[in-house]
Amino acid sequence: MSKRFYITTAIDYVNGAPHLGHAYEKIISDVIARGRRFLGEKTFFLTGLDEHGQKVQQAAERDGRSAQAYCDELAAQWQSFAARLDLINDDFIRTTDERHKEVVRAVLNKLHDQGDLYKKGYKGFYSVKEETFLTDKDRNPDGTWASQWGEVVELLEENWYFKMGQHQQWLVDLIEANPSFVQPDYRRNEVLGFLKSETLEDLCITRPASRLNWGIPLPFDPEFVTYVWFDALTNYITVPAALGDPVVNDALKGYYHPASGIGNPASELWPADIHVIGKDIIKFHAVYWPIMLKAMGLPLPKQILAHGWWQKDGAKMSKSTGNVVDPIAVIDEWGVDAFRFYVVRELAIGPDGNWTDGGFQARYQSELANGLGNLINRSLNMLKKYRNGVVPARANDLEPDATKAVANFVAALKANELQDALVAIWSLVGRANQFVDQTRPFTLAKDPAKAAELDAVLYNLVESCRILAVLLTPFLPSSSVKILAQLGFEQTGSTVWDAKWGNLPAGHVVGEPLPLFPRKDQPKS
RNA sequence: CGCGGGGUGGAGCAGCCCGGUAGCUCGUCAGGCUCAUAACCUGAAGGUCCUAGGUUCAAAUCCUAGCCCCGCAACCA
Repeated sequence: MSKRFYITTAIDYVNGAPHLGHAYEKIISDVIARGRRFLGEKTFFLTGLDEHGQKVQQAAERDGRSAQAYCDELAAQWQSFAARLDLINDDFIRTTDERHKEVVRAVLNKLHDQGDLYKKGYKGFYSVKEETFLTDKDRNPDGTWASQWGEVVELLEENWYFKMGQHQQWLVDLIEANPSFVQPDYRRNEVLGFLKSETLEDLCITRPASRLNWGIPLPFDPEFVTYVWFDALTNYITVPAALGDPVVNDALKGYYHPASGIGNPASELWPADIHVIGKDIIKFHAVYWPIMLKAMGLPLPKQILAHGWWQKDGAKMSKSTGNVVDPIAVIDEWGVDAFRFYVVRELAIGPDGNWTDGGFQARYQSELANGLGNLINRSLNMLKKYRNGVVPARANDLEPDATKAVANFVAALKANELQDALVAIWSLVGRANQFVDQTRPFTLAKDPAKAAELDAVLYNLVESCRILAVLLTPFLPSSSVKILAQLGFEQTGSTVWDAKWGNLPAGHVVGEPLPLFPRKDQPKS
């Protein structure tokens, strides 16, 4: 009934610096969350960190610190990163949180009791250097091991496995019956192709504690720690469980005891509405995760939404070549809204994108500064100059254009077509700028007989600006508030109902116009 | 025979699934305007739609062969 719209990002591996890809995923998730809120839904937006594993363990050892202390420091950086992106995440999950570990243990215990887990020995060739088992694919043509693997030893290792194979057909049927479950469509087809051509093997879900100690020990066999799957993926139900979500708590009954929150409507989260992820981890989310949930007795998320990668100047971004985009540097120079705008406007959710500094600046200049910013500025200036900043009586010449833009915007937002939603907004920007030319308010102002005409033009313009500001709420939240402030409204948290034509009252006095997106012209040489 | 993505006016893309006047943004050029962040508006120029075959009344769009570019793992979203 009152379930909140629950959206997640993938959790990021803590042992690395936040980069453009992380920023992108978080921003599109944030825009979707803000968009739903804008449309009147209650939302819950979760992002967070994956903190266990070998790399963290090793890095902490190198630093001579505890893994937890190491993670705590990095987690602080990630959280401030999220803040710099202007995210409205309701929570921030860390897999080292006690609340997370409790849920993981509950899940493992339940599956163990159900007989979904079993222990099995695996004998194989193991690279000490890379700490991984090798397969025949890793051999040189002559049968020897490549030098990159260092010393290779034959090793017998036991581990716990999760039974997956029996669910394969169920999953195929499910994905075929629910086209929106994996999006975009071409990703869905990839998953189906994989599921139909390969036999699912059971999933190895542990590492021996002797080899990897920075993890969550199996509650029923402490010689092992959980390996990524039942640690990282479960984060999506951890927070709901801890908040007292009835669905998750019911499924874990007997294994998990939440402190409080059950019965509070605000805790109704599961199933998630959207998991936003990168295209590289589709298999985990569209294959492993649904099967894990099925075994837990939980409903599946409504949608896995996979986005593409960013390139820089047509090439893969990599630290070694140095062609990386530092989101924080861009935000420092251009502002967070300009950054949010570019990544959402440049690219639909799905395909790969290409970041170019020139493209960024071009969009900033033409769409934000010359388009939107200048429209607000010229409209307010004219109202100030010709009418002392007092809004005249309502006029409706642009109402059809505005109404259409709002309708297109809402439709796009509901479909998670964020790029198209921005296009809809800018169609009204273009129309309003054209309207100025067609009606020539600056000419009307010279003729006292045309006062009523001028009034009408000014109302149309200022009301269009107000609606634009409202629509920008999910995308450029702080700019939206700034525009409204210039329009004389102390208004935050605008919703779609504020975008109704005519809500601007006659007699209202607007504020001071100030450039929102100052042009940054290259110095002419 | 590794897999995948792609090759469309100067740049970046859409169109291709479901064949039928090649569209968008930026840039360029010309004109208009002057309220505004040297911004805005209007118009124009500019394309062998990678190549060669094929199917078809008709192909950027379907088929075949080939060429070229870009990714393919640990920072990886």
